[in-house]
Amino acid sequence: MQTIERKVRSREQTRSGIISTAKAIASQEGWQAVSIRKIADAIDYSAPVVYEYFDSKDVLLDEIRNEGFRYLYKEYDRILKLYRDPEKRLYEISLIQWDFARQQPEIYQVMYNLDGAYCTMPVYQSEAMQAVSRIVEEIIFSFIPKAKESIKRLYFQWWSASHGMIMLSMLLKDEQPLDQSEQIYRETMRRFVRDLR
Amino acid sequence: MQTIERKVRSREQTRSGIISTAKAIASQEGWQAVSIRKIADAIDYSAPVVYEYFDSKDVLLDEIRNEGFRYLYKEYDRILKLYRDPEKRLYEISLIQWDFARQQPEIYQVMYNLDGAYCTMPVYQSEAMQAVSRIVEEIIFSFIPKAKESIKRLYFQWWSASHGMIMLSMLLKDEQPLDQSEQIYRETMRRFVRDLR
DNA sequence: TCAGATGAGTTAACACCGTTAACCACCGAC
DNA sequence: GTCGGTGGTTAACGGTGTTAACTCATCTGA
Repeated sequence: MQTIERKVRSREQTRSGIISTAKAIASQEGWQAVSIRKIADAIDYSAPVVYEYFDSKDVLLDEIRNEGFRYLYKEYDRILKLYRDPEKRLYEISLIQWDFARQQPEIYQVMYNLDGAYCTMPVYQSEAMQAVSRIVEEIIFSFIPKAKESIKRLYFQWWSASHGMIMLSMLLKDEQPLDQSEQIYRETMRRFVRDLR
Repeated sequence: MQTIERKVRSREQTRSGIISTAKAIASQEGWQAVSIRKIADAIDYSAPVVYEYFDSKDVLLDEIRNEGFRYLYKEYDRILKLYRDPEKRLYEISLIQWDFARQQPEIYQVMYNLDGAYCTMPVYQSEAMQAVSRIVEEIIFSFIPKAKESIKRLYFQWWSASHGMIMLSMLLKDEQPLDQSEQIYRETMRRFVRDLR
C-alpha cells in the first residue's frame, strides 16, 4: 500500500503538471487557445480530472497569476538582500519587472488580463500582489519617509511608469525592437528613481 | 421599387446596429459576454446575417477598435484648432485620453486587448492608430524639433506614461477612487509636458 | 403573364468550449 | 466474498464561432 505522502506527492505532481501545460499552451498559442480539454489531453487525462484540482478555469488562471506575483516577490526580496541603497533597490526592481515580462510574457499577461487572458478575480484582492506592493512601498518609504498616502501615490506612479512602458513595448515589439524599448525603459525608470530624491 | 440609396442606407443602419449592440453588451457584461448570436438576437436577426456585414468576429472587433482611434483623432484635431501652444496642446490631448478611457472603457479595452477583449489584428497596423500617432508626434515636433528618432522616442514615452496610468487606474478603481487617480494623472502628464521643455 | 434569376433571411449542422452528472472498475478492509 | 471508497471514465447540457444548404418573396426579361 502506498503511503499517504506518496499519494500527496503524486497529486501535487499532476497539479503542477496542469499549471505548467496551461502555461506552455499559452506560451505557444496564446491564452485564447488554452482550454481545459487541451490541458487534459496533454497530461493524458480526461477533462473532468482537471476539476479535481481546480474548481474552474478561473481559479486555475488565478493560481497562475498568484504564482507570478510570488515569483516577483521572491526576486524583489533577493534584491533587498543584495543592495542597501534604496535608490539602487528601486531601480533594480524595475529591471526585474522588465526581465520578467520579457521572459514570461504569458504570466505577465494573465496577471494583468492582457491579450485574451482573462481571469475574473480582481488583482487587487490577491494576497500575493499585495505582498509585492508592500515590499515596493517599503523601499520607497525608506527612501523618503512620508505619510502613507504619499507613499501609495508614489508607488502608483512607479507602477504606472513601469507597467505602461512594458505593456506598450510588448504591443509594439514588431515595430520597435525590444532592445530599443528596453533602453528607453531603463532610462525612464532611472530618471524616475533619481527624481524621487 | 426602393431606390439603391435606400437599400444602402438600410444596410448601413443594420451594420451600425451590429456595432452599437456589440458595444452595449460589452459595456454591460464585458467583452467576454459578447457573442455573435447575442448580437443577432438583439437586432432581431439570426446569427448568419452578422457575417453578411463582418467576415468574422475578429474584424467586427477591429472595426470597433478603429472607430475608437478615429474618434480620438477627431478629438485631437479639435484640440489642434483650439490651442496653438504645443505645451497646452499636448496636455489637453492627455486629458482627452483620460476622459475617453473613463467614458467608454469598453472601447479602450478593445483598442488595447484589455480585460477579455481580444482582437487578433495587430494594433500598430491600424491606419487609424497611425494617424493618431502622427498627430501627436507632430505636436511634439513643433515643441522640440529634433530628429525623427527622438520624436518617436518621446512619443513612446508620452504614450507609455498616459496609457500606463490609465490602465492601472481602471485596474485599481475599486481600491483607489478614480477621482484621486485622475488628479495624479493630471499632475503626471503636466509634469511630463513641462519637462519636455 | 409567366419562367427564371436574385438576394435576404432562415435552419441545421460542425467542431469546439466550460462544466457536471452518472457510471465503472479497481483495491483495501472486514 | 462482499462492501465502500477512490480515481478515472463517458456522455451530456448549453453555449461559442462559423458555414452550407435551404426557403421564399420580389424583381427582371421575354
